[in-house]
Amino acid sequence: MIKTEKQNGIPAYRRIQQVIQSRIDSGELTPGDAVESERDLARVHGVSLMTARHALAQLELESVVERRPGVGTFVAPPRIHFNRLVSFSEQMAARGFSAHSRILTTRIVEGEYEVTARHCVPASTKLFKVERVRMADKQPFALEICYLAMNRFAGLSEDSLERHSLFTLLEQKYGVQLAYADEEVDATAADHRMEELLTVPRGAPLLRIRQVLFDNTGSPIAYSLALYRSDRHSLLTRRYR
Amino acid sequence: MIKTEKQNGIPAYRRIQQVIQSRIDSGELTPGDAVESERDLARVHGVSLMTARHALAQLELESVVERRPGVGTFVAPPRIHFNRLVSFSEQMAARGFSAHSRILTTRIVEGEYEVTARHCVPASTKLFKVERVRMADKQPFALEICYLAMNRFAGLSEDSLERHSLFTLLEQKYGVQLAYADEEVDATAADHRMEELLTVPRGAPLLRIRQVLFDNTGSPIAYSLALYRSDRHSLLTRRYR
DNA sequence: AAGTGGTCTAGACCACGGC
DNA sequence: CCGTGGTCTAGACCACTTC
Repeated sequence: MIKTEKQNGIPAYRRIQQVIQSRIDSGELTPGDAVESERDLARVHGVSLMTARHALAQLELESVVERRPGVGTFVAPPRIHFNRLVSFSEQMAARGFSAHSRILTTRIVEGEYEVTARHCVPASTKLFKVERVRMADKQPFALEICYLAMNRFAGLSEDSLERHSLFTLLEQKYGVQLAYADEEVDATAADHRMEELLTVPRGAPLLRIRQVLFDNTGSPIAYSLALYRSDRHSLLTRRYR
Repeated sequence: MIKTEKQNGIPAYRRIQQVIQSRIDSGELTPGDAVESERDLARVHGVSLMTARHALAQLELESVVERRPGVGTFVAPPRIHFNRLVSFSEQMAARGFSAHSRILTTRIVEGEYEVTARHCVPASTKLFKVERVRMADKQPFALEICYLAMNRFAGLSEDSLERHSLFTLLEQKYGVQLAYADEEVDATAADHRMEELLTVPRGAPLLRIRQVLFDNTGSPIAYSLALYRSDRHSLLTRRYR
């Protein structure tokens, strides 16, 4: 090979990719716009066709771009993310509600069998247990009971939870990379305590969501059980054949 | 190029891919086993390195194979499909229950506003409406009301539904390629009719799932509203950050 | 006919892992 | 050290779409 001007370790195809990506991000290119052809990219960036091609292939893989044989390569419409894991605060913000929480109790527990089992930890593990009423626009929205392993999240306090969302704490203070959550959903009837906390009539149907949160290594991070007022919340999901 | 023995239109990299895939399917290769290296594949199949590489890259993309730089390429563990769209029959079979349905009514309706709206069709569209009680092991499990556009599914009858699952009918008789379904889930309380049909106590909490089925072109195919006995069913989903 | 993406070659050098 | 995957070249032919 003759030369490559700068060899700062980052592959040529990635550089080309980034150039195109940034032009999309900046709004210079919008969905439907044509991207330079493989040959143009190869010429402009001084690389071989295969390399330019690799860049476009990669972008297509990421759904950034669509390729139509015999026609060209075009900026893809922004893809909508289904089954996205969002925090309560994010959920409310998306709907235009103000969100906050009222902490009922925080305790350290151990031996709650159902919880440790779902958490995939020994039954003797000490867990930080928080009960919160989730409020949307000052109205009670859900009752949530959340468990976190003490050994992993030392220093967690009622105080820190008052001031930050759990997701923010996990991601920023503890450097957890949240990856996914498994949820089990069913319906239940409000008992006396829930009637009061959620201000619903006796026996009102509630949407119950049990959630196990996992980080990017596949380790369980937290378990939560939430009871949603069914008149104020429904869950959306997409399933694929 | 010197020659390629058979040029039956199918690309070399696909052929190589298929060879490897079939060896996995047959059980000759199991998860963790090493796949031939790029160089071996190139030599054996008489193609260039880039082509052999393409085959492996494609298999990696499909999560069939994992590549570890400096080490080799290995058969990936079978991936579990989350948020999978399955029919009631398939769901029950997976749990080891026998499933069948009792058809309550079949009618042709039009102008049910909520339904046509979710179905994304004009309010005047004639819809085939079926009410069924879903049974698992002879016990009532759910009440389902399903709507299908008459113009698209002419010839649909109570009789055909008695004998086949709706998914089977759509996929086999009507050649529909089911792609995904959007579901909205909440909780409701059993009314008098549901109490009888589902044999649950007065006001029992039920899991309500409204589902819109889409084909591979993104067109809505069917809308259904199902009420599940919450003591017998819960819904599982995975969400991604 | 000109341009596009899709496939393919026959080499090359690199970084990395395991022995 | 050798083999692996990762990157890359400088060409080539094909099928396809658009004009």
